[in-house]
This record gives sequence, structure tokens and C-alpha cells, in this order.
Amino acid sequence: MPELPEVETVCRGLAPLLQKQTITNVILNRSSLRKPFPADMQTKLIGSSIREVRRRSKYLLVTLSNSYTMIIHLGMSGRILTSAMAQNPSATSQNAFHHPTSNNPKHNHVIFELGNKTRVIYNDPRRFGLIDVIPSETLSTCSLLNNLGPEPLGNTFNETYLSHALARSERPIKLALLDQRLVAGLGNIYVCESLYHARISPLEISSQVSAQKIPLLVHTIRDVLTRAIDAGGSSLRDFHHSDGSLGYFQYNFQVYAQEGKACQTTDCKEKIIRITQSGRSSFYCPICQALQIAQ
DNA sequence: AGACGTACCTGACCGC
DNA sequence: TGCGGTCAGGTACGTC
Repeated sequence: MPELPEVETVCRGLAPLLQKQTITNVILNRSSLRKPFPADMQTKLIGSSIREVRRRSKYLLVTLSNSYTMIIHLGMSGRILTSAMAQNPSATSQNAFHHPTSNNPKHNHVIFELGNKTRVIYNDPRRFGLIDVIPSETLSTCSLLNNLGPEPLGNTFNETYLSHALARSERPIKLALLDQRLVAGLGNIYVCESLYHARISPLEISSQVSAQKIPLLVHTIRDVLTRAIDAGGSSLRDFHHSDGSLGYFQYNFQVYAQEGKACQTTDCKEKIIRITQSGRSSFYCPICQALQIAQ
């Protein structure tokens, strides 16, 4: 599911519900996700109150009153669901956690209970996500965050930055933009879409992307992400908001998962094709995104 | 150092 | 209906 727009959507939905709430209980239904939970995770969380919920790259950062920060990553299939706690504890069956849409309660790995009688449920079928709790002062140096590139919607991601970063790389542009050290938060969907709008082939070698294309690429990345956030993210397969509603940016996909369909560019009826780069699918229009002839 | 392949999981979908 | 193969939005680690 989640690239930057989806995580931002989750963050915006969760923040008003979580802010100023005390964590009254943490239920762990397993001992690890992609990596083990910190051994004393419950001790660090229970009794603290939530100061702030924000996003960095694809990570949710939950700032706590006790000077710890909880880091949550949704991996490929993670979601966060919320539900009201039953008044009668005996009525707290798994059904209470069963989301009306499609998630399976057997993947409810962590449940946070809040002072306002809300349950916040971390559900992740593939368990590629992670949760960690670290001292807030070590946030900027922790291994999960310290190698992340700039936020694509922030001021430091600009034409100057991107042209320097690409000039040093002999990888195809598709792979460079997926590298979280270069720019943080893009995934396969939004890289494909951004390259289409910038009319750059995913096969173009990063250092050979023409100088004129760089400002356009900065713009299309920002524009695609902004429009996706405005649409509430993309609901592919199983992405739902924490309240169960759906994002709808998938209806704006021009190339992603559009293999065989006609390119939507005016007067171009070429078919969108799919290729594989480093084991990941790339979708593009071979006419609109033709490889530039090397100088 | 940079680039690449692979591993980590489950579920959905397709063709036979 | 069932089975096997393939694919999926991400990250980390080992190797060259």
C-alpha cells in the first residue's frame, strides 16, 4: 500500500484522534514484524501521552510525553484501523476488530488502547512493516531515518539538489528515484507517474537526463504527490484509510498498472508497456517517454 | 562507494 | 474445486 501520499493520508486521519491521548494499554499479538519489537516496548508506551503525530518519508512518527518517539512503518501491506472500545470487556471479540472492508483480524499484530476508549490497530498481512520506540533525541541519528534524502514536498528538494544528485548516478532514473537516500517517500507508483508527466523514460541514465528536464521533473513529482494526497492516496488492493474510506488517486493513474491501454496524451494512442527493472515493474509510454539520444 | 540480487511474508489472481 | 505459478505499493543486507 503505502507510499508518501498514503502515509500522509493515514497521518492526517490519525493525528486528531491520537493527539493528547494517553496510551492506556498495548497488546502485542506477536513478538516481531520485519524486526523484533523493542523488548520493553509496552513499558515505554503505557502511561505516556501522545504529543504529536507526523510523517517523515513513509514513516509515521508519534511523539510521546515521556521523551520517546514511536516509529511506525507500514511496509507493503500495513494499515492502521481504529475502533471504539466495547463498554463490556467480554464483548471484545475479534469481531470488534474486524474491519468492514477486507482485512483479516488474524493480522491485527499490535493494538493500542487510548484514554478516550479508542483502539488503534496495526494490521499487516505481509508483516513487512515495523514498529520501534526510541528516545526522541536520537531520532535524527537513528538508522531508520538518518540516511533519508529530502522530503519531495519540502524546500530542499529542488532543481539544484536534484541535478547534483542525478549527475553522480549511472543508474536508470527509475531506480535513482526509488532510492530513499536520494529523495524520501517515493515508491513504484509515484515514480512511474512522475516520469510519465515529465516525459522521461524510466530507462534513461540518471546522469544523462537533460538539464531542461530537471525542473520539470521536480515539478511533476511535487504535483503528482500533491494531487494524490488531495485524493486521499491510492487504494490498490487493500489500502483503506483508518476510518475504512478509500483513496481514489488510482483513477488518475496514467501509466501505473495501465499496461496495454492507450496513452492518454493528446494525439498519442500508443499502448502503455510494462518492463522490469531490478525486479520491479515499470510502466511507461514508449513514444511520450522515448529515450533521449545520447550526446 | 555504488549497484545489484535476494530475502523477508501472505494473499490475490490467473491458467490449467 | 484445486493446484501451482506469478505478482504485489518496501527495506535491508550481502556481495561484487
